[in-house]
Amino acid sequence: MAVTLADVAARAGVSAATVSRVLNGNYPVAGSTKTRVLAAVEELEYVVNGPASALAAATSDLVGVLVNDIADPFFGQLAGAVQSQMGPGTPGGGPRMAIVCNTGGSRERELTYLTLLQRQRAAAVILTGGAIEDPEHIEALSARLRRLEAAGTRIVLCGRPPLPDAEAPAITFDNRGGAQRLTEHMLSLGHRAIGYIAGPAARTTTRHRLEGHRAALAAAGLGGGADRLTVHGGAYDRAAGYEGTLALLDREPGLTAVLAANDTVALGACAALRDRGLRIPDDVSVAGFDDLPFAVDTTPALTTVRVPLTDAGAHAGRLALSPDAPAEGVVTYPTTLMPRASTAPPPPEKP
Amino acid sequence: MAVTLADVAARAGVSAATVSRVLNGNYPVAGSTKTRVLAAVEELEYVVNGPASALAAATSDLVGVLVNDIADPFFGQLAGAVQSQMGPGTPGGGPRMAIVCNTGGSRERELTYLTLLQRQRAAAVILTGGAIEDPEHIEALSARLRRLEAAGTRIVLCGRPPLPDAEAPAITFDNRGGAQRLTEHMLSLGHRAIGYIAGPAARTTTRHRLEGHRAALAAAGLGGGADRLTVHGGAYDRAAGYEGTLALLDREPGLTAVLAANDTVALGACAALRDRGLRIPDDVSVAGFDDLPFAVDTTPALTTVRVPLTDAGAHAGRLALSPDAPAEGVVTYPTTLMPRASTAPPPPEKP
DNA sequence: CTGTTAGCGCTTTCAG
DNA sequence: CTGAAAGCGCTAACAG
Repeated sequence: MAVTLADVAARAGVSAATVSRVLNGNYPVAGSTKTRVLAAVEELEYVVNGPASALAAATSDLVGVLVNDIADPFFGQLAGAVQSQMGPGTPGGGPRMAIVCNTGGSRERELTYLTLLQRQRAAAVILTGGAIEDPEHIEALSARLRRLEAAGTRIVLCGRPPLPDAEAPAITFDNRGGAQRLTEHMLSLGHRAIGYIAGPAARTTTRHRLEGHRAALAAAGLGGGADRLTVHGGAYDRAAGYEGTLALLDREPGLTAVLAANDTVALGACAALRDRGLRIPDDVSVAGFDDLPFAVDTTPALTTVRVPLTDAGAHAGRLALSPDAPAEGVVTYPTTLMPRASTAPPPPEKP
Repeated sequence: MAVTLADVAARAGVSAATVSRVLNGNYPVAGSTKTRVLAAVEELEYVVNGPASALAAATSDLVGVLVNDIADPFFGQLAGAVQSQMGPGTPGGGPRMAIVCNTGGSRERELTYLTLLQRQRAAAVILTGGAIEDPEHIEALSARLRRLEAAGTRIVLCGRPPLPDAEAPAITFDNRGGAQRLTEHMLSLGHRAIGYIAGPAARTTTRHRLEGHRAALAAAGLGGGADRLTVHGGAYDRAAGYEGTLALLDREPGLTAVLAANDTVALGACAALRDRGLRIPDDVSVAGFDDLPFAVDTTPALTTVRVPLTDAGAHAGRLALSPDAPAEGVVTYPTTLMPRASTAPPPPEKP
């Protein structure tokens, strides 16, 4: 049916082995032979049979990228950056293909995808974004990853802390520090009643950002009743911000600032404040996290914390491909406070 | 090394063929045998070797999804919707895996990815988003697609018109109608000096939206000098909107409305207007296209045209998987005008 | 319903 | 530097 290596070999008047060697370029072949083979490939429009070579060589050129939500630009940027490292002419030789898998934040699907990737004999797997902090899930995950590793798949963590057992390099973001600096910024503006809309529970990202926030509060001697002004959104979406803000407002009508788990959540927070007739930042200041592209374009422009997604994603891609990359270790990318117009000093106390 | 079918067979005391049959469930097997096999699979933690079965069966469970820009939520939503159809328990049997390929709008990469997918013997390939209108590229693309088809890969087009030669079902959006209704909306508000920031040149989406816009203008007897108020952005990004708006303003200071190629471009347009000290919609109205999630959260909320990305993506996924889906034909999804606060009647003429 | 027998198309020693 | 031969792990007739 389709044209095979043997067809090319016949056409070029050489053996199949030689064609294979030319195509893989991992073995010396005479220049003239090479030219002849390449010509035959061209003429026959030969395309390698990936499964066949994966089977014979016991490795594939597929790289799995697990994301929590592909429709979220946070992951889109990360995934794009990973892919930028995979074209032809990239570390580790031939063109790799990234398989972007959308877990939707579901533990089960995370595990399922890992099995599916093992089944494809993926060359590497990159797990991105905050990890779920349930011990049971961590155990199940580690087990799957250990099996993948045993099968020769490289594991890279990007945006999440290293795992207890599995040996894999991790790229993390300084979420804690970023959150802390953001809260310090709010405090220095004079805010005292600062609401916090945290991300989904039991996620590393959620916890780290919250810890940074609390650390800043505690350092300012405001640690006491802080929990009263913290709500947990169910997801990293607009609805969480909207509803969280309404809840905070009910709880503390004197609220002067809202810090959101991320930029998308902040958008929802802004909408809720407006619906309540509050002006930003005159009445209430708002800040997000991540500095997604749209943050600079909101009105007022959103104060947030920049997370170097592109750098980190590309780095993860390189770690996944380079055969000689470290098999372990944590690299932490810094985060940067981006003060913009959505935060300002609180309004003067009403008499 | 890894545990194979034969190991499972030995453990269960049956032949490899039987294990295969149990696993694929496409052949009658006695209940007791099945239980025994499944137990062995469990105990040995057996994971099918994808490449091996793809080779033997001459088909794989990989589905390629080509997108122009994975970091753009437009494609993120589309890709997410496609993937939603691929989990276990979806049309066409076993769990498929989507390979999301980021072409970045490059012709060459589009072609390269197609070859890579052919090499993986992908079960299907879904091409999403506007197509490039260069005849030479269309020819090259058709040729690649014909080869893929010949190799048994299903082709599905989503968000782009059918191709001349290749036989593939297409799902399109009524971009023309949406754009026309949007411009009619602006005209009915009283606008006459309407700037248009078109998308990248030589893209079907760009052309269709522009055609709709012009049709509305022409119907209102304003067709004449319309081109003067149309600029082409280099990409579907914020910068295109920002720079395009400044260019339009220079060209026509009396501009009262800006229509952007999509919502992201509209964001840039808003920023430019604000930087020029113009209020939205009091001085200038702005509208986008696509109705991405953030559109409702901008200030003022963005008037736009809703494109049913989720429905279309899921539909494309189903077409790609169902063996009995039509091999040809065009389904057009309607688009809906979403009038919001960013558009209003033009300001009264200055005396 | 189950086992046997051939390959699928490629890579890779091992000889030359 | 090149060819021959032996699988990689699985599926798919074909018998039983």
